[in-house]
Amino acid sequence: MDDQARIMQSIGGVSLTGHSVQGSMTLPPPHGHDGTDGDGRKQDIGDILHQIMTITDQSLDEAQAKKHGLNCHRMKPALFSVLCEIKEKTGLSIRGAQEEDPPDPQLMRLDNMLLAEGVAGPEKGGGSGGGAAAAAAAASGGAADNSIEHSDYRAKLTQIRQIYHTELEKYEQACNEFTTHVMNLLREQSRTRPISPKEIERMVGIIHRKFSSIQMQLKQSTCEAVMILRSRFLDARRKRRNFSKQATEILNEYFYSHLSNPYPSEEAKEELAKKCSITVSQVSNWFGNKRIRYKKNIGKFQEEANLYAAKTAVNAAHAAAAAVQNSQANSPTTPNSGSSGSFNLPNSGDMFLSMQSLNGDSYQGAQVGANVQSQVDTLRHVISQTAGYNDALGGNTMYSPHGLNANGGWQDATTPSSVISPTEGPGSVHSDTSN
DNA sequence: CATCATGATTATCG
DNA sequence: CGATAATCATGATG
Repeated sequence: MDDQARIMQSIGGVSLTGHSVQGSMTLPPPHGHDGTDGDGRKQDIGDILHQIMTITDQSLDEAQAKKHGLNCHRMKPALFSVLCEIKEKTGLSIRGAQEEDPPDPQLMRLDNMLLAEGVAGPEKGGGSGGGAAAAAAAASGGAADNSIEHSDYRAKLTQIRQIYHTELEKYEQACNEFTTHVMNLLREQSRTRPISPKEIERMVGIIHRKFSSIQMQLKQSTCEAVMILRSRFLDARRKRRNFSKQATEILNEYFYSHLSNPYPSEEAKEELAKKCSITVSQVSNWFGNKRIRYKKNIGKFQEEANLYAAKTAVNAAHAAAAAVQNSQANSPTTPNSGSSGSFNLPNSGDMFLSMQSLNGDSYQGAQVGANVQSQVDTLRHVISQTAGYNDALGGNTMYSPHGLNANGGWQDATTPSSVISPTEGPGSVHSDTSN
């Protein structure tokens, strides 16, 4: 054992000389005989060389034993720290500059976007309402194309999110595994070569950076996928599909039965949206389009107006049947129910006049609550129809827009008269129609 | 393929 | 922010 230690010391000395740090480290000479002649030195060198040459002949156990001896040598920690220091000095100067890695703005951008798209962050379980709507639509037999598209979009988004999360997890796990593996390896190697804890730390940092760059790629491609999906969805939306017959029916019904004030409230819109299995904004679109197009060319809508007026009137009649039927069913004297506003058509004032003449009544600006008035409209139409008015009159016939004012816009009944109840209040209608 | 119907988008306004 | 008006783009129709 003594022999071994001696050899190790010699080797250590050699390696140190190689590093030219002799000045800083005063290692005791291998053998005690300092000022001896060259003979003893030669002897030593020969001895060492011999040892080295025969080192391959030694058994593995022997080598392990020597290694152990080396590890346990009292000078080992000092040597180790010195070597680490040197490494530190030579290595750090090279790569010290590129260490700084401030939060990448692009990465932040990606993160924010993923968060905004609902890919990252908590599961957004808001699908229940839409799902229910879609289910209802399917049940009611509606086409519900938009709902389907919407849920399709959500499903795809969910898919993307799942992939993203699993990938992210995978990366994280791999990163951790790799980090611990490298750390163990380095720790292991630190027994045979100078590796300071700082170096390990730095290595871990490098690994993390590598992995986070991979993560950024993942995030980027996820973002791209979402963007593609989104654009496709928007395209799909742009590729309009006509609403189902049923939906237009419902919308028209509402429109013509509220012709005097075709501005559904938010709740009404929701209701309609649910009934038609379309979105609220689609309802808004529809009403926007309908209003403008109706106003632009009322003549074109007469038929439709009559149709739906009759339809809703039939419904209303069920509710308010008796009173109306008794007094008015057969009389074409349509009470002019009082427009809540006058209607100035851009190009069809004649229609207004014709309406007046047809109704055999003069126009009066009596103000009636809009809702009541819509009922009146309805009733008036059914009356007109039952009275035998038809399209033969050349299009510019009976359904005149009451709610339109002189500026070409619909107006609420300016001062909602005492009758505000939306539920048609048969009495008021009756009184109104009874002329 | 021309034309109209119609849902969606955009610009603008109050 | 919602309404309007104009416009786009596609679907339906003949």
